[in-house]
Amino acid sequence: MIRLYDTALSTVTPLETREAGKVSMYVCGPTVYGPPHLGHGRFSLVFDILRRYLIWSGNKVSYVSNITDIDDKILQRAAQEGRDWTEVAQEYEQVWYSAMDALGVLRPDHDPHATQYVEQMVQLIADLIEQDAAYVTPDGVYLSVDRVPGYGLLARQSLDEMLIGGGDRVILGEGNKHHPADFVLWKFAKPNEPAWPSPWGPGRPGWHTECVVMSLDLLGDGFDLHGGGMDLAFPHHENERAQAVAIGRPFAGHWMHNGFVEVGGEKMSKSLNNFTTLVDLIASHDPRAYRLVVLGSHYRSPVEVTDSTITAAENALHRLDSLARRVAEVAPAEPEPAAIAAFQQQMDNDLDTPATYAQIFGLVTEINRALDTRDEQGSAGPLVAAWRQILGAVGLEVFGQAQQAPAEILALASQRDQARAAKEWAQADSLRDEIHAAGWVAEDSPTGTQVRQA
RNA sequence: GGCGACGUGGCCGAGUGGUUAGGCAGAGGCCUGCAAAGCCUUGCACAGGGGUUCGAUUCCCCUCGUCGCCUCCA
Repeated sequence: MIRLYDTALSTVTPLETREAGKVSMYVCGPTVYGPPHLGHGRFSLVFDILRRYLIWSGNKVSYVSNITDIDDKILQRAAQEGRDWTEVAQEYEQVWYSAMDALGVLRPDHDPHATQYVEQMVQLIADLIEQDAAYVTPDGVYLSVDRVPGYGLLARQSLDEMLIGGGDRVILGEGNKHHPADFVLWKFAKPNEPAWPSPWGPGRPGWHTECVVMSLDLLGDGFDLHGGGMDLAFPHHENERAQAVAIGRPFAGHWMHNGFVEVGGEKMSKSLNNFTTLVDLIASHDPRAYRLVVLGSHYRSPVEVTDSTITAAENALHRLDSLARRVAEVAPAEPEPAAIAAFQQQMDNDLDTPATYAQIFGLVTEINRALDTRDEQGSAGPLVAAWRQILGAVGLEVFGQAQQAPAEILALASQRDQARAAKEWAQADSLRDEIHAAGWVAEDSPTGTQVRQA
């Protein structure tokens, strides 16, 4: 079984699953109040790669990722734009999924929405109050963190240690909370805010409650894997876990967190205004380039994602696509076993995608070399098959079919062939320049000029 | 203040106690009418200072620097 770093244990351990051959995973999804940025893209790609790999390895994967469609930020945006908050949520959910589709991220098996689970959240909060783990204040219902054994597991700090520092920070809701780290489960509605009924008064759920309820509902007690960005470990995941612990339900068996996207060595974030949205990325670059960048770095390391690193990846993609075109006619074969074994071994080692990245390009060189040497063509087949299989397992698409060029480009290409046949090199070269100016690349081949998009 | 991560060649980015990461960019060569694509070759890289060791980029200590979490955040 795959070995993965577990944030709760601070070490790499085998991913133990409840049932052999089945993996249940929950990945915290977006709050839909604006377009997603590159940080959202990274976690989506990391967990998509993991999911695909687990499936490739023969597991049945149940993948749940939520949509937070009620939240202060959504209300804020709606108020700013003078429209209904549900409209805001729906719009950005659509933006989210179209970006995910463009990145080639598989849709979740379930995508629970917070607003669909309010009743169950109210029930959970009632249970917490009954357990004496939560209490009602004038502005909402809070969870008592000191009623939770082991609180601080994911923060890697005890409650006391956490409180010593950060002293100059404003503690939210301080006046009402029993303990500074207590967090809100239910917020009473202010005038003109959306509200759902509850025994304590109309209001809306706090963020940390939805994921506990939805993950346990869809995946059951003690589901296998819970993941998200590094910044969710504390407080979000810590607080989810706290609620489950407080009502005595086994929660996630394994915790996995990915590192940040950085720009100039700093975390990409809204407050630093150094973010790029996925929408912009997809509009200006080949979306596959981002997956390639994610594959090239380890998921727990920070990664620089800038125009120049994305462009470099796009260039690297050309090399892959070139080979895909070249091997389009290579006869199918059984994948080279050694390559597949190496792939599996490195991926099982805490998802070592950088090794796989190097392997993918290593195979490109090997295959090209075999193809350059006519009599070694036989050896290319198994390598090509392995290459394709590995690409598929990590969700990286390559384009072997050159895009059909418009008639005018094809006409130029055929004129060039005539010029070349007549050895009118100047004429041939100027036709090539013309083709290039139109955004296409002309390459010689045994069957004449081939054109592909630049 | 607490906890944690990191500092690798022009850029990105892996990894290891002694032998090639890989990609992008660059240089030379082969191929080509010339190119492109491809192949081959090439770059005295591991923040600084100590220590352990036959040998450290890789282990230990210190210094400097950067970043993250502790507050909404992927």
